[in-house]
Amino acid sequence: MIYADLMPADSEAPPRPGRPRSERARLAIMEAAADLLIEGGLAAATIEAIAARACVSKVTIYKWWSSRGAVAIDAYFHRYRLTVAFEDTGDVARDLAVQIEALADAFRGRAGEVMAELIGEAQSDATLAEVLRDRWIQPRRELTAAVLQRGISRGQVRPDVDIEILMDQLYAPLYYRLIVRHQPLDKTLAPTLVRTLLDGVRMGNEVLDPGTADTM
Amino acid sequence: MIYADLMPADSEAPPRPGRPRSERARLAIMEAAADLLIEGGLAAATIEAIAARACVSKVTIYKWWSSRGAVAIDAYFHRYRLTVAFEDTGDVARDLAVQIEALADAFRGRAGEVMAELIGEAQSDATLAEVLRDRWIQPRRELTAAVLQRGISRGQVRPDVDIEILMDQLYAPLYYRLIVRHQPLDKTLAPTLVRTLLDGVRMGNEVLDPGTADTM
Amino acid sequence: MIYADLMPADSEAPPRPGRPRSERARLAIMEAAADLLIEGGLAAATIEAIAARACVSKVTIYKWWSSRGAVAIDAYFHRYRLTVAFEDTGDVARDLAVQIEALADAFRGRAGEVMAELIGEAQSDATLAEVLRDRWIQPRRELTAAVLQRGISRGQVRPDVDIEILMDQLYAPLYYRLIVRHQPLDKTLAPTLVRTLLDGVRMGNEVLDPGTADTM
Amino acid sequence: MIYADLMPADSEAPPRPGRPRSERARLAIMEAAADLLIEGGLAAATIEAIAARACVSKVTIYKWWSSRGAVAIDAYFHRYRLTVAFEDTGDVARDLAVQIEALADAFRGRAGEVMAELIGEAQSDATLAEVLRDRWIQPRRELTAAVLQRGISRGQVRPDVDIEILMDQLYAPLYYRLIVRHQPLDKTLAPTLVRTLLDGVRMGNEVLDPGTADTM
DNA sequence: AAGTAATCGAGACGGTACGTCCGGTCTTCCT
DNA sequence: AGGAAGACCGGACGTACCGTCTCGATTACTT
Repeated sequence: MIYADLMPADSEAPPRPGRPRSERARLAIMEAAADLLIEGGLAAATIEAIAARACVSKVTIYKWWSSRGAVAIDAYFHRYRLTVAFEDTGDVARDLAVQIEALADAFRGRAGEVMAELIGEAQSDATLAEVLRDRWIQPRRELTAAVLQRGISRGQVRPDVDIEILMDQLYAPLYYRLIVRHQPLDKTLAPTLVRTLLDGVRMGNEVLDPGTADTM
Repeated sequence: MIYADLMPADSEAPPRPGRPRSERARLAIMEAAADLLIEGGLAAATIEAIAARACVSKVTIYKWWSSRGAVAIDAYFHRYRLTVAFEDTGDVARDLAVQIEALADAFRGRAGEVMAELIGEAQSDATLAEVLRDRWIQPRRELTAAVLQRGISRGQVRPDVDIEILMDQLYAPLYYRLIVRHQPLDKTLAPTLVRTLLDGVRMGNEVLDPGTADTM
Repeated sequence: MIYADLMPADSEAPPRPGRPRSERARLAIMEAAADLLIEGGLAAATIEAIAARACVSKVTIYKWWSSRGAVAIDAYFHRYRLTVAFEDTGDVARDLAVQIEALADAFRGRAGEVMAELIGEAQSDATLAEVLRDRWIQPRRELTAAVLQRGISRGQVRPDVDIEILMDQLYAPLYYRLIVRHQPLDKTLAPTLVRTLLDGVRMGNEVLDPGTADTM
Repeated sequence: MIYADLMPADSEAPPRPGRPRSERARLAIMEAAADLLIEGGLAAATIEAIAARACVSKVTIYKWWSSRGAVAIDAYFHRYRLTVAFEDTGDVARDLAVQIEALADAFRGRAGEVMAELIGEAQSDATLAEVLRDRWIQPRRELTAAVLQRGISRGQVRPDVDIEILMDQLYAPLYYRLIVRHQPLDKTLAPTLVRTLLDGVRMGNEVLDPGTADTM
């Protein structure tokens, strides 16, 4: 199993005039914000509370982040240095299920609750929405798109499918359950999603690889 | 085509002592809140702003609603007396697509943006979350479940499917696109979702009813 | 000796709708502000400090006073319910000296230091400047003008004098010394000011009533 | 008429090791501060604004001045290289009136408004207060004291007067009107102050030199 | 020429206070 | 009892300056 760290390494910046940014302050802010997020959710992670806990001035936070949400998402990534699982076993169903289950797993527990709040906040914070799309949603979609493309080129997946919609039908249910909470994110979810999508539900469509769900 | 009004009629209350609740105030609050929601989104629909615009005291609002979100969702339903479309044509694919397209249609335009904000707010307002589930999500799921059950009993859908997951794979992509905004809610979405789910995407699975998308 | 209280009694207001203003809060603000003024001067009497000490919200202060200076001057008057001394002995010199000495006396000690700060603040706070003029400077000038007018009608003072300038030459030195601090506000100041002004300093002008200074 | 420049020439400093102080920076600070003072008053002349306008770092200002007031007063003198007028005509009244009118003249217009603000600020800035006393108030008092002394030695002024109080009665009204703004600093002020003080206002005191006011 | 020492610019930083907004609660009177 | 009016406390907001603190770059005098 291979994991890709999604956090880009900070590129080496040429020395700029003036006092350099305090790494100490940055770290303290990240830790404080992450702690507050976990303890009391997004509502507790006010700029004031973060500043107080990090022993940092509010201005220092505003200097580097545009909104509460922007700090929160960075703190979230800082704490949960989340990785994207990928594997190329030659079996499309298996590869997809692995990726989706990895996300479902991340969504179980506190990290999922906080992510739900972040997604909620993003509905009224365009910056946060963009960061979430670019640093969270897209990387996963790209890996999944690659798996599906491999499936097509190997003749396992029909070439005329709309990959975007396919990925939505794989991933969206996780976010939907995370946010609406009408059903749990249980262990059977990921394989079922994949199998249903691959085989369809029309009567007569045989389940060609009934073992897919079991082997995972 | 048949439409079901989802808003329950206010039940007749037995006459209570004291001054009866002012219907004038209730309506003014709904109208004011709806106007504010549409003009400036949820952020603009503060209790103070609603009270000022409705010429109503803040206490009157707190008396009948528990939170900003509670007023907002009522105002939303008050303004967009949304209905659930259902039809029984005997064709599962068609019936599902009609329902899903009705929702996609409701999500296009301002009503969709506001709904996204309400869903966002629900992540930190349990009352709002509950109302959304009970009055918005569930009614649609029940109708869709009925369609799927009919499909099963007619032998159009395999009886061993997990209906809950199926419905997620049909509806969740709409909410996902509404909230993440990585792809538009275009007209092809609903039929494609249905067809993909029914037929699957595995190579060799023939598209049994290629006309589904065209006829809608 | 007669003292006139300069603080106007609050006129009876007709009952207005809504919760009436809290007298408790008003008093607490006055006391807190006065304490802070005396302990740390105007610089210590920030809105935040006053609010904290009075156990009152900042908004309540802003609601009733327009600036820090406005609160401070009210608190000053609240604490030093200063009175204007006046007497009509028939002796212009004596009456004037009594009034001026009363002011000099008020200016000695902490009250004078605070007044100096208030006057200083008034240079950049038009509201405060106006209040100082209307409630502090003018009442005294009016009483002094009356004394001088009596002096004129009794034939003790030449009728062609400019009363405004005369009053400046009596009062201004007190404020000048209070503010510039180049000389103290000692006991001899008031009678000397009066005598010099009445008799002039030109050689040959006899001091007609050399006892004026001694009898006070 | 003779004018004395009150600004002391910078004394020649012995060459010290290290980079010498930048005259360019000093001048830029003076100009920037003076401009800001005139445009927006003392409130606008913040250290940050001065530094930005002078293209100078804040530290450079703090290095050479202890407070905002200290910069402001230097900038004030830099811009208004004010001089003290003095003349020895043999006529005490005329000499005094000339000096006082010169000050009144300086106080009319923007320079007076700014001076009022500086005096105000000095109430909470001991350094500024000291500079004002030493470089502004005292030089004028010394010249005036000299005139009065000449008057005494010439037999024009009674020798038993308190010169300090006399000078207060001449100058204080100008500052008082500048600061309290209850009356304007008009052209008749200076001669009237002098004449009243010399002759007194007691009935019977003849105006010995009624032409004083007219000839100026 | 190299070293030393002070200054300067840029700008980040902790801190205090600002004036405002909104959420909830309360008090009073009116209907 | 409901409702309108509005005062109140509390908490957080985002901003302005303050005075301090690194930095690296300059600019003289001193070896």
